[in-house]
Amino acid sequence: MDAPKTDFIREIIANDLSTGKHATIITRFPPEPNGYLHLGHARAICLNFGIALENAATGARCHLRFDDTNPEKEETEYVESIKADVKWLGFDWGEHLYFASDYFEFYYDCAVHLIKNGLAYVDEQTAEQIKETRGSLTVPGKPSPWRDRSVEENLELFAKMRAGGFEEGAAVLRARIDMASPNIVMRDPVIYRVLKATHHNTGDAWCIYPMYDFAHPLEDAKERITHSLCTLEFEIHRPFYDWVIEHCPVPARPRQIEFSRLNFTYTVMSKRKLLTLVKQGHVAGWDDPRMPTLSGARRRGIPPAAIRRLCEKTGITKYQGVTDVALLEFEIRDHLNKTAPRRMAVLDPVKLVIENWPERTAEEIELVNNPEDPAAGTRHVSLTREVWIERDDFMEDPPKKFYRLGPDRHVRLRGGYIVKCTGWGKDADGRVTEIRCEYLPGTKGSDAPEGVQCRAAIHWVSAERGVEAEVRLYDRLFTAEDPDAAEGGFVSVLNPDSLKTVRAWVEPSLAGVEPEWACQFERLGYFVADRRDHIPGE
RNA sequence: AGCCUCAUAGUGUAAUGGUAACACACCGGAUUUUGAUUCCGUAUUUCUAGGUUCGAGUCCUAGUGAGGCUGCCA
Repeated sequence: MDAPKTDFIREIIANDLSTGKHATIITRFPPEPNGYLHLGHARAICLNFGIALENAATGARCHLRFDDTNPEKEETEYVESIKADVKWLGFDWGEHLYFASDYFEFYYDCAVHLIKNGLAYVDEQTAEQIKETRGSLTVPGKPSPWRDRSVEENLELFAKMRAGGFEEGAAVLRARIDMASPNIVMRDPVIYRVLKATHHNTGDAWCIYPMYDFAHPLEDAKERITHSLCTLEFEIHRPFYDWVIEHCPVPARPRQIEFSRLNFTYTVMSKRKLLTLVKQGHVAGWDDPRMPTLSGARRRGIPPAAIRRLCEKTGITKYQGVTDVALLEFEIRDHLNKTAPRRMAVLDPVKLVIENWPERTAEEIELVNNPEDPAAGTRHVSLTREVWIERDDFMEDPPKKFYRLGPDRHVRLRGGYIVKCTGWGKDADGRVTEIRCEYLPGTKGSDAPEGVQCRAAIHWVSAERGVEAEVRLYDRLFTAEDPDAAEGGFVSVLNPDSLKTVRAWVEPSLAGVEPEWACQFERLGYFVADRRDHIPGE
């Protein structure tokens, strides 16, 4: 529809295709299964899968790969949720589902290759010593006493590591590069460590595991990824990425390109902090509708198309900014406005009695399900003598810009007749208990008669035919624009009103609705987003 | 402090070296049987200083500001 938006990454790709550097494009989305996917991941997902889709004519594709090289942090529960979330967002990896842990033998062979070429050595310093001798931002590092071992000795020791001959921390394999490099990543980075933990995929087959910096370029090369797209914090690691590709026997030469993360105002997006919210019970779980996770968004009723559109609009750059959530909220409203069926509900009810309406008589009123979409059809609701309306749709002493009910004022019962307020009752505390009115016959489906001012249409639910239901209203989880910067920590700025449960009166058609189903609440309108609309096949 | 990266309305982005623009937000108005939607309109922008050029948001130099990097995490 819109003009295809491009960015520096897509430009590089278009160029690589036109110069013949690559015949097709292969990208990958490589999450570590140590938590649920969140809104921030949406950018990487849309970018990688989007590029594959855009270049489908050349046979392009995008792999889903679980980057599971640390057995201590990863769980199967997370791999399942990640798969579900990527699908929900609308993307398909087809046959291309991989695990970094499936290539453990390959990384091992590459490490042996490095050792044989004098480019890696077994270091028996303690973690402490390694840290100290790495130097600092301004001070160059010092070589390890084990740096110049013979190839034979290194080979033997590395085999011993694999065989379980070293305890955790007793030995690591290091790349032999440059302890004086201004880039600390290049000061003989550790590429293998001993971890006697059970891996979710490989069980106890291994007790040594490759580090991300070593494994990732090899994973990419193994899968013949052409463009390895990642976030800015890996920029400093690129020289080592290239070093690994240069010095290992790899079948392809992928290129790493970095882009900025997606951040939102009022939103905490670090997995560790989200896990804290779950563990401390501030939310019901990773998929609580208030969570910024993709599964939370799904339960909240956020259409995946809105998230995709947001990603398209915010684009890809290297500038690390914070996107105003208002941009996301607009896309949600925009999409829901065109697709969500409308229903009437009264959250804080007060009774309205239509005094000139006959007792025990109901009229079936036809309402359109979505004024933006005639194909959505219509439904019927019953109008009776007594209906519930929203308490704040009536004011005893209305100010100038108030268009709803007040003494002698007219308002339309949405989809039905215009009524005129004729009186009201109050209890001892001065609280309005009931409002009385008269309806104007003949005003259903037609404009207000001459001389009658009626500018608003309010929600109503028949007191006899309506249904009382529990409705949950969700609001922002945090009150601070930047929860991370809050003085008492992000937990101190949690919004106590982020979840409100109210007894509301709703149309009978909403009777079976699960409490989690979302209501987009506008001043006088409710969008009801049916979860089933957003989960294909569910 | 050393290295790497970035800098365009309040926010996110766009502009073969050639009149700075779009979306959101904001404010004002019109329409409206959702105070929604829709439609019009107002206001606000190239970090600073030099340089190259007929002409610089774009190229060069310096400065400033922001982010990242001293895990046996990814």
